[in-house]
Amino acid sequence: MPLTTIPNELPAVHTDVVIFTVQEARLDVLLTQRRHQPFAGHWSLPGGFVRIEESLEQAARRVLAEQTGTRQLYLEQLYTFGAPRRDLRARIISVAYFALASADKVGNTSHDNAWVAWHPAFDPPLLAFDHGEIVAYAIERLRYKLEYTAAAFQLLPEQFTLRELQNAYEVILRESLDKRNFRRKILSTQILEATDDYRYGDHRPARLYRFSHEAKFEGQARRLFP
Amino acid sequence: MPLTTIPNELPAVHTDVVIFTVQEARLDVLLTQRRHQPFAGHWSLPGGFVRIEESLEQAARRVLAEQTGTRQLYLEQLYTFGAPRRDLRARIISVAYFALASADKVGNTSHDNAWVAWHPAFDPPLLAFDHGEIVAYAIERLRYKLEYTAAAFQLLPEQFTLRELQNAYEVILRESLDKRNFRRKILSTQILEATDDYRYGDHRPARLYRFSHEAKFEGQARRLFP
DNA sequence: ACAAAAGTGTTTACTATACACCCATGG
DNA sequence: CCATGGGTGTATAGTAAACACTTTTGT
Repeated sequence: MPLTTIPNELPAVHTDVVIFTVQEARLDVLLTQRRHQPFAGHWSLPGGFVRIEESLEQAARRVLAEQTGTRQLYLEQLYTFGAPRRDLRARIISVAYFALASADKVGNTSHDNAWVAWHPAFDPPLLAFDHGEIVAYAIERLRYKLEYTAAAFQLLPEQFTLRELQNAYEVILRESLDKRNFRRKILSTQILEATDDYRYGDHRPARLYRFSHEAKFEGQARRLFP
Repeated sequence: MPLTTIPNELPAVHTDVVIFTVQEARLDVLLTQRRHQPFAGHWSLPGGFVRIEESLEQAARRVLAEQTGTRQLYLEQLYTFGAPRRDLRARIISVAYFALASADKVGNTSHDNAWVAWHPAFDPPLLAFDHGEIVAYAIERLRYKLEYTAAAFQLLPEQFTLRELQNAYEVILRESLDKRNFRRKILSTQILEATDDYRYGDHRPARLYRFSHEAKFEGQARRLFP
């Protein structure tokens, strides 16, 4: 890896962020509408170029803060997309990130800025560039993630009912789950702690839970093989 | 993502490949010795800059072919490392790849080229740049991979005995497995097919198996949660 | 004949799944 | 007092884990 071999022509490095939330029994993804060609008017992922002095994750967090006003959400690197012709104007490599947010943290961006809005993740509008592929891959990652960790609480507000958490799972996994088994299983992991508060509605109030920061979930997962 | 905002200063995009094999009851990683400063004499991962017209995976495969003479091995993207100071001379972002090879495919590289050799993956020499971190992350990925898929045969020759496969699992997971349970479990997945050949040695010959290309293993994994 | 590795089944413990009723509240 | 969602336990089935002996070959 001698430095002398740095190529003359360099690709640009971009980051795009797939932000999910769950609201009203739907998995949503946050999109921005493009103002310029190509794909003017099309929806696309929030993104921006990585600056020369910032890390990849810093770039993703900066983009999120600038374009959607969100901070302090769950963020992990998703995949790096680098097909030579994914952007026809120039060679642009995109380090995609994957974010989970509670709807209340980002819920008002479409009021502040008409160019940013939530869209149904399973049925998004036609997206610019290869962003459709990126969203599809992010959904796949999200579903895997829920199947071997208890990450769904990242999509909910600070406090939530077990029914809200179960709804998030059902919406993302697209199947209905047994209420008793779900509650037993999620409580047995000890990643949640009960609060003294209740959510009041039309019927019997539901106890609110929160994520327990002490508890470590990683490693509790039993292996599948061999 | 208007094109006009492409920054003046661009990072260089590199790829580094972590190639694993199992031989003589040891997990090995393929390293190249650096000839130039910085880290002259240190070992490092095979790598190279991504060319402007090639995809990321093409770049990784090219690097593998050029530096290690290997083709047609299992390759997947691992992670993109982009800390601003990971290379002190310039901003270099590395898209790391993860490869599995049978020792016989790559076994003679250290003869052809004194600058390339296998090293113990769990106890590698001091590595240049952040390559120690990259190897550690690749090991983690490898172990997860073996725990929920049956990928270990990618580390073995075309045909192999069940004992050799079990050894690969034991070496990577660092625990001993029950022979009967292992055989039952791996055969029940139907990813292997028995051949009519045997491996002859000092004792009773062992039947040789091969990976069954028809069989799809993905999706057979039972979920852990919820 | 014996040393060494290959190969094979069964029993037991545990985990996942299926399933139905009572409880608390608002209207 | 009734409609609605919240909250709880048990029995059964299926999967994982523990465990020991026979077979085959080379020396």
